[in-house]
Amino acid sequence: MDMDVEEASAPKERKPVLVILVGAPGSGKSTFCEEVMGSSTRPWVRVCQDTIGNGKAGNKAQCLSSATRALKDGKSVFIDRCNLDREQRSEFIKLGDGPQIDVHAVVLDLPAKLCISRSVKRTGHEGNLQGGKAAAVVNRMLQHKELPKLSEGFSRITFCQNESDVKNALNTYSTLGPLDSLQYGCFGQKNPDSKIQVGIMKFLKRAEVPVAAASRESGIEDPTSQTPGKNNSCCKDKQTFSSIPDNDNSETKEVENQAVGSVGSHANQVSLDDIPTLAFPSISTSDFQFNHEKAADIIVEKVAEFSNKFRNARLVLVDLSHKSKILSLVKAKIAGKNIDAQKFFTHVGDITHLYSRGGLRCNVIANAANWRLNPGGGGVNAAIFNAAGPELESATKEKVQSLSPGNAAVVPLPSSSPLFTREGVTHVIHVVGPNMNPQRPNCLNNDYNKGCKILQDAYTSLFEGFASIVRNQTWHPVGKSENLERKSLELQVQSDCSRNYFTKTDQKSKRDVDHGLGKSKKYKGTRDDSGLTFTDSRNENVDSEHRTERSMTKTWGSWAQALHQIAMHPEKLKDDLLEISDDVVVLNDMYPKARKHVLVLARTGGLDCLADVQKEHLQLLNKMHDVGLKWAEKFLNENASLVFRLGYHSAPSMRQLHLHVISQDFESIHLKNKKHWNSFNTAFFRDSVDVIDEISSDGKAKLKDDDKLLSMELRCHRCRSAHPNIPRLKSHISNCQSPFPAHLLQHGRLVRAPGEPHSNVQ
DNA sequence: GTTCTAGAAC
DNA sequence: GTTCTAGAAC
Repeated sequence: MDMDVEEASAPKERKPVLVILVGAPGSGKSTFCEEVMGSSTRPWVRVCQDTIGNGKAGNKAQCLSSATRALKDGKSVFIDRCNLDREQRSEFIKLGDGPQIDVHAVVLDLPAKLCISRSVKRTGHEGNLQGGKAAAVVNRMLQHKELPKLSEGFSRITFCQNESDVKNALNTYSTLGPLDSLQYGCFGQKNPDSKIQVGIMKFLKRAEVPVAAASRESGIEDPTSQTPGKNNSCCKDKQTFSSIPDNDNSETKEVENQAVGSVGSHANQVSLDDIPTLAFPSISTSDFQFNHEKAADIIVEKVAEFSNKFRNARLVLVDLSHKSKILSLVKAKIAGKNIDAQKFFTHVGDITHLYSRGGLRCNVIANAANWRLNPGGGGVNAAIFNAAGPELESATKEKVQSLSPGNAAVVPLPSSSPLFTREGVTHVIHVVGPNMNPQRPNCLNNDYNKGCKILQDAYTSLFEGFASIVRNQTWHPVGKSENLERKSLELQVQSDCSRNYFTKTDQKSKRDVDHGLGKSKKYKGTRDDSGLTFTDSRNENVDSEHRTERSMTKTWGSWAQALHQIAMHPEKLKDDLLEISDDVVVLNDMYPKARKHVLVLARTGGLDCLADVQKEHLQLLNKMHDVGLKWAEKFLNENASLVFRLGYHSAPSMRQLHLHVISQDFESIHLKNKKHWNSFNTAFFRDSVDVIDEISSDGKAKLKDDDKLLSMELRCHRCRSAHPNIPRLKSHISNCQSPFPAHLLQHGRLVRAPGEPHSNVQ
């Protein structure tokens, strides 16, 4: 590599790397750091919790601030602590927010026995973990480990499962010069499939809550958890460990798999997608027999043209085999070009299994299509249509019937497609390239003048199609620092509001719509004097985005906007919604507080909460109630033992009037605190039937929005017995068979299946 | 709305 | 020592 030439023309950025080491005590983390630091030409700082307090053990905050300082100074950083679970890693990952820092994980996933024997033998270890207790600690830690995933926010993960892997990783980092950067992706993981599958299901929030997490939450006491253990303070991770027998490696593995299955409690923390990524096969070089050398030139030319235009997106050329001629040609030709290795790289793997088998998240894949855009033929086209299911075929047909060579068509992939659920692919771009195969239509008979032109056009269309996807998911793509955009991301809004394939910037943009003017606070407390001013326009079903800034009822935090966004633009999330009509949208509550919990969302602009509802909305309230009933009845058909209640929160946390349709089992890990319980089981919850009565008689609904209601003692909603805390309450309600209080049995406040007890009480 | 975490309660 | 809550931050 000719550094001088490159630096002269376009100097590379000095990009610090934040390497989060992941490994049990004895896995060799400190040794790894020392060896790299001993031979690297890059400035490194090792942040070690065991020594950070003037040579003694410190805390996580000290590590974070020390790492922050070092990164600011442009130094690369090793985080030398166990980091075996996602939560422990997450704050360190955040340090890398922004494009200037690459966050890597190096996983020292060595056999438990090896770690233990090293831990037991050593003396003078910084973390004071040595001798006999080490075995128990290491074993316990390994049982709870969660291997890192790219979705946590890493740009590169290197898995080392034996000494030779470690050696390779050492070499990689030791030779990483100050101006170099490493390829993105997962490296070295031997059998990722099963775990990644769990990971992506969580990622897409399709997975059910694992039993382990649910039972823990239910408050049922687990006698095994009471074992009084020896407490060891090794723990950088501040855990305590009980003494457990020495497991051999195979047992450890089994437990580990269970542990991976039980990270459900973290499902809500699952981070977002990686950088928007287009994976594309080489166009025309397979069945269309285009000359590889010429094709490689064109790929390199077009990649060079486009890759640097992307601020935060990457292109990946994919082929099935390491022996791929086109991959080698492109790799060879790209070497002399000034192309950021993170914005373009090659990948060997099946384009339909990039995430599940390769750990490479690509939200967009290109298909080397035929002009009819049908699934026929072989190769990539057949593979993609096959993997994507009939959804892709119908989505394609809706969009475009045929495509001539040199063109591309972007097709959003329905969320029911296996490629979406399994691989996280949100769009397929069909591309038709030039054909040099006389057996296929439109053969150019070796006319490479035309052929090259068409192939260039094909890549241009492809990359522009990809750019348009990135642009559409990013409302303000230009002139805004990625750093700011990423920092402003809120996971919560993400999970409340949207499908997880949205880019980080997407969320920011959504909030910008509501908060871009930054005015909400100005209107705080002006309800009385200006409420009337806007009354007239409140029930317009259009463009509330600026006007409702002035919602007179209260100010809404940035996290409270998700439902409003959905009500205004349901089409953006249509695959995740249960029903859309002109007046309402029905969706599953993102954090259901019972086995069935859906929201019927009004679509009227400016109607933020019950306080906003007036007589003119009566028809809407009736409609919402009817739709809610319809869904309750649907659920009752599936499970007649459920009981439903329909109602509104007196003071909702989320903006945009929504009716809760919630089953009365309250069996949910998301029901976690007093406020959750009391918001559904005190007068704070206003039954839809009562609200409708009040609006029709008084023109307004009674609000019981006193905070005291939400902090009331916890009482069973059936027998009214009091309980000291949420776990005990949940344990009680899981068994309580008492009839519901008389009040609820009247006026149709409870909705039950016909034939169930009390179902006809009015 | 959720997450995080200090410190109260047990 | 562990569990649980409550308040702040987002």
